[in-house]
Amino acid sequence: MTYWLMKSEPSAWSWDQQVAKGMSGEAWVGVRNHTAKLNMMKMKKGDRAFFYHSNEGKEIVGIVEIIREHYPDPTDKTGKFVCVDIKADKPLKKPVTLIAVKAEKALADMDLLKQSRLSVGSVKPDEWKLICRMGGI
DNA sequence: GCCAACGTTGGC
DNA sequence: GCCAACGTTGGC
Repeated sequence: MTYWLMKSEPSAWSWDQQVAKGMSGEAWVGVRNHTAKLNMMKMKKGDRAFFYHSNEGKEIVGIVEIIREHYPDPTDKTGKFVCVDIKADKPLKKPVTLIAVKAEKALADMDLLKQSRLSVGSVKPDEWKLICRMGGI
């Protein structure tokens, strides 16, 4: 099991919209960055990812599960990029803000902080556990 | 193949 | 609304 963090602007695609999709999930399309693409290609069915709201909120709000491994992004005309399908797993009882992540020394190495523009980053198991605890799970 | 110019993302 | 970081584009 590998852990990930996926960022979305709530105005484009929010956690609430993801939850509304239920078990059928939704394709995570529109990624046009090769580092993010490589991360998506490493994702396995059953992997978990944090769902992060950028710009508005700036907090980790929930956990999603990868339900379909990478395939060509239908919204990409060049055919270079891929997407995965995800479904909402559960919300954090208490969202973990960017401020809280920054305040935690054990999380200083996260892609979220080191590469603020990367929309799909990996999360180490220890980081995952800590954020879950901070989020009340 | 280098690098300047430009566009986009995202925190502040 | 500003600006830093960084990816992409295009001229040479």
